[in-house]
Amino acid sequence: MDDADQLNKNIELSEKYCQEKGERLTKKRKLVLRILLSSQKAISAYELVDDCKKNYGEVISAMTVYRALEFLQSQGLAHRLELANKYVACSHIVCRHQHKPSQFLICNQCSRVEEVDVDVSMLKGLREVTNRTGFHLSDSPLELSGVCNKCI
Amino acid sequence: MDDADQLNKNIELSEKYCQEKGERLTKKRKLVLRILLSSQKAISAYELVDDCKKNYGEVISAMTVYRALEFLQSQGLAHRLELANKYVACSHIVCRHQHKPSQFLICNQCSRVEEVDVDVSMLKGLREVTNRTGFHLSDSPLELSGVCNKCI
DNA sequence: TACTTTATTGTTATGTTATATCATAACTTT
DNA sequence: AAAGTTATGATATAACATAACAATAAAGTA
Repeated sequence: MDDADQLNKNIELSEKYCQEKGERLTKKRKLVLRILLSSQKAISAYELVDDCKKNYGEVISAMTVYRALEFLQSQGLAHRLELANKYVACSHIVCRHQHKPSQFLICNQCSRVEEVDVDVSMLKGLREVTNRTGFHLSDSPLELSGVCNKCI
Repeated sequence: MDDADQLNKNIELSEKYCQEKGERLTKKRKLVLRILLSSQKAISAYELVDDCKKNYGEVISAMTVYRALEFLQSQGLAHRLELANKYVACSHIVCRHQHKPSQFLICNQCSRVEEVDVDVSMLKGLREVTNRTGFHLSDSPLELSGVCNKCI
């Protein structure tokens, strides 16, 4: 299966997934998702606006992109990376989110993102350390800043 | 030693610290540092602008605040929290940075920040996991989002 | 089908965070 | 004091994000 097939499959899956929950993956939302899925890196809301225009001839306002992103996040189809103020498609669409808690490794040079499973014992350790200090880690995934192989 | 004494001591130390390196902790920079040190939580650049005006009668432009923050960070006197887009004074001024690598716990309700020493073995584990994935963690401290005791 | 309700998108304005650029002021060094 | 360097002022603009209300499309119901 090549990349294009994989992309289409992921979109189909997402569509079905939304339908089952009575949610609507509208044309605009689907386009935003398609771009996120096609991107090899995290991209900003305004980059999405530009990309819609440039590669799909679709004019979508920033406002609409933000709304689409909000929807996609609410459905677990996309993530917001707070460290970078950028967005990525969820890498677990294909397995329908049957996966462990994940963390994001974000290349601070090229915005490439790797979504990896967290080692559960490590996560537990982190939680213990933070609880001792009077903090309770949120459920949102860890975001780790670094440099990827290609950029080193 | 009460809080005010501690504050003054930290500023004195910072001043001496800069002098030794041939750097200048100017009036403006000192004011920004003073406000950061006085704050119980992370604050934004624009909150610093307001605070200067309100509590010290000093008009400092956002530009100048950003420049002061840049300077303070370069001297290890302050940190930028990427997760929150806010700033904090370094909690290790008093020990002249003789400390282990640290991580930040950031309350996403009230912006309270705890700067804690990282468990070295855990950090090592994290590095191993990320290296395996082709990433190299940056030296900048981890930032962990959560909720503090007071906000729970 | 026509009507009502709800969800989505359009539009405009504004808020928030951050950097670029060029001029001026203040210190240092000689 | 003059020249060189560093810091700040002033203004503009980029980049990221939300608020508010109008218009339209879709879904539900009589």
